[in-house]
Amino acid sequence: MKEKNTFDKIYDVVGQIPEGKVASYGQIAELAGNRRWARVVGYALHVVPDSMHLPCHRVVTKEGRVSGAFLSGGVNRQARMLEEEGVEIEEDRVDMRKYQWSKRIF
DNA sequence: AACATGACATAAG
DNA sequence: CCTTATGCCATGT
Repeated sequence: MKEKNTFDKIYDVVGQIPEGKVASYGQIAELAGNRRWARVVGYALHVVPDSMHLPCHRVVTKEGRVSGAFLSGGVNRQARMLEEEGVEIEEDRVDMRKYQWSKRIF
């Protein structure tokens, strides 16, 4: 039996993000085991296979800002998807106080 | 094995 | 607000 690797944990956490909510990289990293894995989370989502169908569009930076290298063509694409799920976007940013998925409320 | 790169977070200046 | 430095994992060369 093999224990889950860091990436698997990250994928697991990301897959648990409910609809209409968003999670920050640091948040996922913390839930996955260590908050310093924020960078690993970014890389994990970068190489994530489509088969996982992870809601990567619900993952944003701590500022509620969508990463620039996310989708080709522009960030607007992602903000659009979040709005469809009920997340309000303002200046390409999300109101973390209201939409961040987590117990940890600002 | 070593080095460089990457969708971040935090601390310090 | 910005830059610089450090931390972590996996991958590519």
